[in-house]
Amino acid sequence: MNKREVYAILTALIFLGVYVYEYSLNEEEKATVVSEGQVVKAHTKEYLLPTSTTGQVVHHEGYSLSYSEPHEQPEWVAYQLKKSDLSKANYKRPYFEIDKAVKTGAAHWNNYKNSGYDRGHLCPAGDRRHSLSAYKETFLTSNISPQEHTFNSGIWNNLEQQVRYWAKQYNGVFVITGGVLEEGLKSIGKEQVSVPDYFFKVLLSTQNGKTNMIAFLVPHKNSDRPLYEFVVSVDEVEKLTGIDFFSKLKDEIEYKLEASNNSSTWDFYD
DNA sequence: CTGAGACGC
DNA sequence: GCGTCTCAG
Repeated sequence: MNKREVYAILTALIFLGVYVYEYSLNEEEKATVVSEGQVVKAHTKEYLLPTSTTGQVVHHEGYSLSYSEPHEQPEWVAYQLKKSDLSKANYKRPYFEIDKAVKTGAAHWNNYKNSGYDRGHLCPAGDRRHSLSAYKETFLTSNISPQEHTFNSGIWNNLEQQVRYWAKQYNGVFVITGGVLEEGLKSIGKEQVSVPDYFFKVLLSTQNGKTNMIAFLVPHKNSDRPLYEFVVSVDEVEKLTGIDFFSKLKDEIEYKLEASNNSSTWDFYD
């Protein structure tokens, strides 16, 4: 068996696992899940967006972002991942385009060419396969960051798949992701696109009528360690990035949840 | 799934 | 620059 076949089988097993899980739910449990999803849906996009330290927030149909001109990439990308966003449609990858909505001028994809780094999606293309326009919209240079291929296709890919699993399990999650942008980072290309040393992901879901958060801080290096070892508090991500997450939630809820790094309410693959 | 690169028009 | 093809983690 060659490697391609191994990956194909692993991918098939993941889909099978999700299918079996959903099939195992009885009608009552399904109704509960739907009801939880409606709570998440009730939050408007604006309500859940983090603060911008750069002053340049751009809204697209499928996601919003805050662009950092000095680092030539977003400081965060935020979107709601609904169950209905996940489909099997297999679109052909388009070319990356400069995001014209970024007024200071988003980076050209040529900065990444022969740099040795991937054009790593922050709002993953795989999370936007519900329609061709939504899929293509993720191929904007305002939605990517330089990532090592082993990282992007390794642990970061694992995390993205874990998020898709949670989106199905909890009928939707709100996702905020980005690289930790700081001074002194290595850069690539003529426009000097920064290469982050860490990437973060902050998630919010509603389970059993309760709001839950979880945050990940992953060094920009592939790892075989399980994902739960990269769980941190939202506060820690805020401290590193200067971004304020979920500031419009009731203060007491925000304070309690963001200080916690208890991941027990999130069901991990491993 | 996540991506890159070569070649032809 | 776009389309098609091959390739790798």
